[in-house]
Amino acid sequence: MNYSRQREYIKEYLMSTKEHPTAEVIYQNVREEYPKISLGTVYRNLTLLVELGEVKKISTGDGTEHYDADTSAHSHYYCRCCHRIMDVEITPSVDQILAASSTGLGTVEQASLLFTGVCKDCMDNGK
Amino acid sequence: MNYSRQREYIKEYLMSTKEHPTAEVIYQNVREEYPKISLGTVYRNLTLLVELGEVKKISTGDGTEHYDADTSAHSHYYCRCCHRIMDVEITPSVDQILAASSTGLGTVEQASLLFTGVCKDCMDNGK
DNA sequence: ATTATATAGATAATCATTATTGATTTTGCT
DNA sequence: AGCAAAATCAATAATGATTATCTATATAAT
Repeated sequence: MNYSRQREYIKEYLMSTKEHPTAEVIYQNVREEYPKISLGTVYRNLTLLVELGEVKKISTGDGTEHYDADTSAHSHYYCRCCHRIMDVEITPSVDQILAASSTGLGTVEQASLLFTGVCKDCMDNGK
Repeated sequence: MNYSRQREYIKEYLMSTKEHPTAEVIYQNVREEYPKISLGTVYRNLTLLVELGEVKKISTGDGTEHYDADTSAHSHYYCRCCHRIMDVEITPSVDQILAASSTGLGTVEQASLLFTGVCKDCMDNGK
């Protein structure tokens, strides 16, 4: 695989933010540095980065995928109102992963824990 | 909310299967009983059933949502090859849920644990 | 049974994502 | 440095999943 500054910058941007942006949001931000970049390039490179394991894709069921360059073991809190994702310093336990592995279903490459609810901000603004 | 036999049957079908079908698969199956039903009706009712808490939506990031009428506490194993979902009798621990609640991020309505890998069938068929 | 409202069915529209294509950039070699 | 081959880009078209719209039908209450 060849080097690409666009891909480099996409990852840089992802590492610089605590948000868990969608491809569209990433596109808007990367555009400030590379005004000519196209949305397809963002998608292509996000897919590559995910395959390389440098970025994680977070699926919440809200219709778009979110991305996170923090690959350390942590989980996410998803607000079903504002669709934001926050980090939670909780991880699937070793026991849980071992238990899943020993079911014999197949390899366990990833274990992810997602909490869903309504965040404080949304509750304060009545919802 | 009014009663609807179509909605009733969608739930019946979902309860009758161990698969975790997509809207499209549900549509194909419900069509055998209600040949005139339309895909939009399936989506509309799935959304309603999820809102009622009678059905759960499972997001794997494979491009389509899967549905499950088994609302008991359990987790899922997702094969990234064949895109099938299997049940795993492991649940997020009370400790994990309490810990998530006590972060103060917001309410915790749901905690879901997803294991991803390559299932046995796919490995046997070399992939 | 009549009437009001919710849902169905058909279809069009939208939105996210992927594929295609020709131009440009990067790499590896001399 | 200069050049050919391969990879990536930008632009855009295509696809696929999901949602919205609109008229007809089914449901529920009187």
